[in-house]
Parts: sequence; C-alpha cells; structure tokens
Amino acid sequence: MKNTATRDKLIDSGAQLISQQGYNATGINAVLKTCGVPKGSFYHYFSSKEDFGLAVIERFAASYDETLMALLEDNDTPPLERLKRYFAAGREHMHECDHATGCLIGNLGQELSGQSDTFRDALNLVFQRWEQRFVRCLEDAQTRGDIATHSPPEALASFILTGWEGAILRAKTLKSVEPMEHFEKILFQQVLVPSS
Amino acid sequence: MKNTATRDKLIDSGAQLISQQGYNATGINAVLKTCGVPKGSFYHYFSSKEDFGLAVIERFAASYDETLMALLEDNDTPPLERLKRYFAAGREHMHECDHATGCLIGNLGQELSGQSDTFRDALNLVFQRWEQRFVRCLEDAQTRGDIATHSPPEALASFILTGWEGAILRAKTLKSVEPMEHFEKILFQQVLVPSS
DNA sequence: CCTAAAGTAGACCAGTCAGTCTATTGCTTT
DNA sequence: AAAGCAATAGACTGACTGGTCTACTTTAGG
Repeated sequence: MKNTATRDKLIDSGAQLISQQGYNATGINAVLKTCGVPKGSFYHYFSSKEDFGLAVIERFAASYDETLMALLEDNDTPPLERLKRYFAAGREHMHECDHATGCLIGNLGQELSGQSDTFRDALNLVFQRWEQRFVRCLEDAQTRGDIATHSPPEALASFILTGWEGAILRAKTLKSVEPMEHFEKILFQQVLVPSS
Repeated sequence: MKNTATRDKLIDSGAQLISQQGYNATGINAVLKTCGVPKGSFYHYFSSKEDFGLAVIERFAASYDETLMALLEDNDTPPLERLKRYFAAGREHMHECDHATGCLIGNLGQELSGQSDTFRDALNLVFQRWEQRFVRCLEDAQTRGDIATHSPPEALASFILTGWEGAILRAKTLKSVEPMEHFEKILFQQVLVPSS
C-alpha cells in the first residue's frame, strides 16, 4: 500500500460529503462518483464503510489538531487573544460553508455515538485531545493572571468546548453565526475575566 | 382522519427509534415492525417519510414545551431555582437513557439542517420557542435582582441553550453527565451571579 | 340496510445500499 | 524476462430502502 494518492482522494471526498450530509446519508457510490475512483479501489484500501469513516475522522482530527495547536499554543500571543482568534476562525469557516457543515466531529458525535461504540470512542478521543489544548491555553492565562476564576482549567475547557459546539449546532439551524457571537461575548465578559 | 390511535403509535415508535439511531438510520419498516402497524396505514396518515419526521418533531416539541413551561414559568419558585431544576431534569433524563439519546431536536438539528430546509425551519422554530421560555425566566431574575449581568436576556438565553445542547452532545460521546455538570456549575458561578 | 369513506393489510416495485467477485493493468524485484 | 504483488476496474449480489398498489375490513350516515 504505497500509493496513497487514491486513498487520500477517497478520504477527502468522503470528508466533504459526510460534512455536508452526515455519515448515514453518504453512500459509498456517491463518494466514488465525486472522485472518480472505482469500487475495487475503495475496498482495496478500506475493509468496510465503518473503517472508511474512522479513517475520515482520523485524518480530519490530525489536520485540525495542527491548526488548533498553531492557534492555541502560539506563545507570542496572549492566551485569551489566542482563544479569540480560534473563535474568529470558527466563525469564518461557518460563513464559508454557508452555515451548512459546522464541525465534522460534532456532527458525527451526534449522529453516531448512539449507533456504534467504535465511532463513539474515536470521536471521544478527538474531543479529549482538543480539550487538552484548551486546558494548556487556560493554564497559561491563569499563571499570567489574565483570568481570575478558581474553576479548574479542565472544567473551563469542557465548558468552552461544549459551549462552542452547541453554538455551532445552533448556528446551523439558524443559518447565522449570531449564537456563536453571543457565546463568545458572554464568555469573555463574564467567565474569562481578569479581576473576580 | 378521526382515529388517531394508530397515528400516535407510529409517532411514538418513530420518536423512540429516531432518538436512538437518528433519522436517516431509521427505516420506515423498522418503525412499522416495532409498533405492529402495516405499511398501508403509514401512508394513509403520512404522505412521506419527511412528513412523518416533521410530525415526530411537532409532537415532541409540543410535549416538551409543556414540561419546559411547567419548570421555567413556575412563579412559586425563584427563577434561578427553576433553571436549576431544568438542568437537573436534563441530567436525569441523560442517565435514564444511558447517555444514548440526548435531545431529539438537537440530534435532528445536527443531522438534518444541512440536508433539508423544511426540517431546518421546523427545528429552528422549536429552538426559538425554547429560547423564549428562557428569556422570560431570565427577565424575571433580572427584575428581582437575582442576576446583575447587563447582557440582554436574549443573548443570555441563546448562551444557555447552546451551552446546554453542546454539553448534551459531549455527554453522549463521553457517556457521562460530567460536561453537563461543568456547564451548570460555571454558569451559576460566573454568569448568573447576583452582584457584579 | 345499504353505500361510501376511513382505515387496515401486505404483496410488490424500482432504486439504492454495502459489500463481493473476477479480470486486468502496472510496477518491482529477482 | 518472469514472477508476484499492488492497484485498478466495474459487473454483480442479496438485502433493504421509501413508496405504490390493490384488496379487504370496519365504521358512519342517510
């Protein structure tokens, strides 16, 4: 399995379609059609649709984790500013996709975690990795005295991730980033504040 | 269409299955099997699966709105206490379903708002109705001086609803209500506080 | 009591699903 | 050059999808 170009094409098309329509609504044939790959190749690289779905998750998570790291662990920028940039990037992406796709991991978490434990575990790990990035950024902010809250950074990180995911979901049904703006505003006005 | 017993059975079974597996993963035949209704009856009451799905949403929303009203507009209870009871009820439900179903409207919002505008509109309306209930409860709290925040109650309501929905999503993938507890704790410790 | 409509019943349809199968092509190693 | 494997290619399968069709049973109204 040296030639990964075909495999990559499949995963790219799959990620795109699954982002738009969800996992169950995306057929393998549709993926094959959009990238012009025959079925024989698909089952050469993946043992099943589930296997393929996990590969899509893995790849998305890896690529997303890179941008997350670049944003949240940029030590030249104050930690709260890094968070703001992260939110701004999310809002921008939401505009770009016309409020249609949102967050692939969030989508699949909603759709599949009740359907398959394998998927649930994989998605849970991705979320936990993201949370760790938030934790580190929040710890930075706490040691610098930028935030005064005594809440443990783990709880804050969970709060931020869930709030943001929920805001993305709401933005999708509302077709507007307004819920994301509300979340960010209240978060920085009342939760991540310097003096208690 | 006088006899609504069969129709109700279909909607009940549909709501249950869709809650567990999602809309796309739930086949009409599966619904028919679980409630022992023949296909002829299904298409007598509903013109299509989409029509059926909308009926399921409508019914769930109506029934849920009743409990929401009972909890959030109980004037014998302080507004913040009402909110706490709402969150407690949500956590309890999450335990009961073994962290598997979560919120039907949230699930469908994630799965379908990119797939069909009809569904998106219906789900958006439900969310907006819920937000209105929160707004009224928060206004109560503000006029009583229970919360000091100057944020408009509409923004706070959006913040609470999205945060809660996100926490439910995270609870599903984590199989634990911990994210819901984190959300509630930080919300009452740092956002809905009496003295600024 | 008869007629018409409401509702029940399930066989059936075309299309699609994930997945299998065999055949062929291209590349690498010996 | 030959052998062997990676990869391509797509026809094909059985199961299942949402939806249609016709026949039958029950109920309601005149």
